[in-house]
Amino acid sequence: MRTSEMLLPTLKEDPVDTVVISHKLMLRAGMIRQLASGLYTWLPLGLRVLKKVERIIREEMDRAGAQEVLMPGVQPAELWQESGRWSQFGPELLRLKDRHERDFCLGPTHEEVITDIVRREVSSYKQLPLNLYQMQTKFRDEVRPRFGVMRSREFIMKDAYSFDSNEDGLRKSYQAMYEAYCRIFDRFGLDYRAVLADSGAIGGSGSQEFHVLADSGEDEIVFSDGSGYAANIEKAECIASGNRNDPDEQMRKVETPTQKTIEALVNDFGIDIQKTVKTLIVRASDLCKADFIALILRGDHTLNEVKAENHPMVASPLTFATESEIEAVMGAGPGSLGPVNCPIPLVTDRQAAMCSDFGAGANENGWHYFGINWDRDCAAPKTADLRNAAEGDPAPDGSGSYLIRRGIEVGHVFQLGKKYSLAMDATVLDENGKQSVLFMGCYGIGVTRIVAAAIEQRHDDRGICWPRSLSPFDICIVPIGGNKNPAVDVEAVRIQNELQDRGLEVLLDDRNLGPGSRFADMDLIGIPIRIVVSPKTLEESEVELKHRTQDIVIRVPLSDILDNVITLE
RNA sequence: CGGGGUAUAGCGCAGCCUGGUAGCGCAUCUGCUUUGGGAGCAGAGGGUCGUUGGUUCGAAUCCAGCUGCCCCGACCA
Repeated sequence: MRTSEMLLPTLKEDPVDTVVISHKLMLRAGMIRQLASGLYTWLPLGLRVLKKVERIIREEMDRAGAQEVLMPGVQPAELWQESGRWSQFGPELLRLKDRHERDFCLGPTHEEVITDIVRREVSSYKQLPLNLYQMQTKFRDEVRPRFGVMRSREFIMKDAYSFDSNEDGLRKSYQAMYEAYCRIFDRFGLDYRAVLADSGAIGGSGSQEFHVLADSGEDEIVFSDGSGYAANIEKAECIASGNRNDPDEQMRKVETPTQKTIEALVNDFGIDIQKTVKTLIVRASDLCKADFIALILRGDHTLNEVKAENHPMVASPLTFATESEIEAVMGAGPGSLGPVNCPIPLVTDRQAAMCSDFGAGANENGWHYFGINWDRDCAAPKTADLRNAAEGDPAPDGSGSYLIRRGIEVGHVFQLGKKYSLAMDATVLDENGKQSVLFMGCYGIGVTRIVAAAIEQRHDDRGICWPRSLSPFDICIVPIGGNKNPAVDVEAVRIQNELQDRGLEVLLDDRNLGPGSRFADMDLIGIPIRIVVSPKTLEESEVELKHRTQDIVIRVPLSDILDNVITLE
């Protein structure tokens, strides 16, 4: 490929209205252009990268025994009504009517369609296990698309769905997908982690996410420095450390007219933040007699909303009490709440339950108690894991302590179980000739998002630094001084042909621009290896070779380019 | 869906306050020169100033509605 013939609209200046690096660099490198909010056109350079991602995924999915299918993007409402999601999904499900006024939606995911095809076409356990996957455009009418293709409305997903006749089979299918995912992400050449995840709204039990590590990631992931334990912060278990000390102090009531926050309490009274607790009031579930329930956390900890919502006594979705509801129920405002004389049920975080001689609100405006001790001053707490993990916390398997990094979620594997198969009556006959409901797994990879995530992880101040496996080209050639010595251009083309004949993808930058412009563009679009041909090097029958991420330039003989290109990888 | 911006040439912006028919840089086109880190000179083309309505002799400029896009929050792969 020659740059002079390619649509490669690179930008010298930073586009405005971009907040993450990948969005900025994808626009500057001429990979994408925005059509409307959350909708992007992939230009030739970007599409080449996208196809690299797709190809690796296809190869590994096929290797793992999955079979590719292609499903409609527009789906009939009936299927969604059957699974119950027509009403569960909010406005992010884009609904439309055809000319006959029949309801359809743009598929945000394809569980219903795949379950429908399998229930129609598979009738015996002998046809299982089965794993079908698709790679295609999906649409979610995101409330707020942002960050370029990182969170767009239309995006490409690879989704695989496994079908087994029993739970054991599901576990095997899941494990096979997990391993395929590890191979896929290894091949991308990105630094990633597989972490335990909350299964969220999609439902199901076992679930792991794959995250590409990047400081700009939207998720916090937690992992042990002493073992392989890794989890999304939503899921990362927090165990109690240490023991509860016996009381040293008497409980005393202290006037705190202006201290409405833990910070103020700590600053104004000089007490240890680990000797304070905070009290949050949320709506209780039907299991609870009261309308509200109090959640207690140590002062320096933060509430994990997913854990709280999953607690049986807490209403889902998690709903915080309003200030007036708090006043009505507790008899005091949010700055003065605590476990002593608390009129509603309490659930205490494991670590907060380890506190002794601690301070908390008195449930009376303007007053706190100090020197509180569980059992003695208020009822022994019902405990639960309610808080977000913090760096340095002990890992639950006792292996070490937690580190926290940021990640971009690019893959998710689920054991769905019978959620859809039961709702949609997807069954087969088992060995005993009885109808048995299928066990499903689903396995997604955000294909378009991978491209952005790769850039987030691999860039420098000059542009993108593609890993070899994702780069739009393997090598670029920049001829310089062809006007002084026509042999330069001849030789550049010859080298291009030679390398292409050996199966490499080569970009020849033959544009009539100064060397500086072309070097800058080649750095920007991130081709891993650059060959410079010039009269100077040609006199000695050599070219220059440079790796995108290394500052050194090496001279290699014309006869020896291929070997050197390979060793530079 | 709440809150806040913003809309003028392909891109980035000025002009608006104080109304008089649009300008700068980059990019593009032509010619000549130029080729080791985003070249020089000379010339040229390109905008119903988001849209609709109002005020006015006259609106990019003042007023109102609508729309797009962006940011912050709640939501998500």
